[in-house]
Amino acid sequence: MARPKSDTKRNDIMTAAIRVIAEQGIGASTATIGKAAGVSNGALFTYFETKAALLNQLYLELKARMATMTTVDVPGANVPVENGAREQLRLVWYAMLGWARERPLERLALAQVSVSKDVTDETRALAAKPYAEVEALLDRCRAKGAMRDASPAFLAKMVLAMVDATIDSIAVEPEAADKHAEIGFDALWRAIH
Amino acid sequence: MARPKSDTKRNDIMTAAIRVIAEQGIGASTATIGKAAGVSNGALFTYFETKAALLNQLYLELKARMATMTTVDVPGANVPVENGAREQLRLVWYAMLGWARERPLERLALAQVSVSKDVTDETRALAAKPYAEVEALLDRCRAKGAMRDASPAFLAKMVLAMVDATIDSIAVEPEAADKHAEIGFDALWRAIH
DNA sequence: CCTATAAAAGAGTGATCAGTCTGTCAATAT
DNA sequence: ATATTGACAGACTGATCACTCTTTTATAGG
Repeated sequence: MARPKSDTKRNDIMTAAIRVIAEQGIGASTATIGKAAGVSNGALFTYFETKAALLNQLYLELKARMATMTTVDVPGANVPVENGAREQLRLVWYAMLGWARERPLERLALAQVSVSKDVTDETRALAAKPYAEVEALLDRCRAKGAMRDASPAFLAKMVLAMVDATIDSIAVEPEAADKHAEIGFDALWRAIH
Repeated sequence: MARPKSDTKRNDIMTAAIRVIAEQGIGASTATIGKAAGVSNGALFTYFETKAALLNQLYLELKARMATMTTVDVPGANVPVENGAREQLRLVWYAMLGWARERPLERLALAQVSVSKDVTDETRALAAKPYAEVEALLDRCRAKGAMRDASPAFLAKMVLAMVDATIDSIAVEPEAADKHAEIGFDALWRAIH
């Protein structure tokens, strides 16, 4: 098969794209991304057919990375609310805060890519798959509460939004990080339970 | 003073920018916006020095429009929570839902412009001013509750996020609009009270 | 080792962009 | 009425863009 594509090079491009897009937004040029990855202008297009394809892949990658840092400890079992769903959700909550703290560039890049018109509905649907467990957990949390008629998408979106708000609060007042994290989680629990 | 600038033309450009950016995102060209406004390429730049300036003005305008539809009925008086803060917040909640329903293009455009790197922190701070009353109301709502230590920015962001989530739910299931609106508001109240 | 194949580099390409320039025309002040 | 000013249209400009093409080079299979 002649010369194979290099997984590390593909990864370099992704990593560079995350940084460059976090800094400059979606408008960043493929040339800039390529240079940041140490890859020629042309080579970038042997790994991604178009810029739109790159953005779609990036979206999937970022969502997947976030999912692996977030869902790893969530058991899929159908634990009743009384017996630990709250604690499970708390784990997810802190995992997401941890992701945002440890991967700030990924978070910024995801915020940019998420609003891109180049990211298709198909891609968005695909990216939601790794969160099936989290959605199931959210479902269990609200099943008997005041939000029993709300949709899973509503809850998922709210969790993300509340994470964002919490992260912002922590950024403004870092010494109160733990307090904000608890306040945020309690608010989430009150809202959805 | 020779020939004065036309307020209606300036407004045409703004309106066109809202539509074009809602459809195409921030990447939309000034030429496209000008054409949609029925204004020549050059004329656009007599009203806005640069594209960045246009985006900043657009952000201010959109935030202001939303504020006027949202804050008009919120009394600034320091009503105690027990005597109607909940009802005041409910008014704001439905006003925001109304804005989102009646001005979908403005909402889409705002979502795009909000993430633009061209919109400065100064602009963002300025745009927050018309919401002082709403923030004060939110402050009163949470003053004695579990979120008494959270920041106003946190609450404001949460309200917007929950409006977004509610709008999305309504879009998916329009026949249950009223139900979703109530569920969303109750969740908000539980979260922040 | 040799050949086939595809990756890689980077110059090249046409399109498009934000912003400028020039000539024209409309509104205002006198 | 006329002179002055600046809005206006739209051609123009240089930069930049996504993407391609050509040549070179690395690697896999025989």
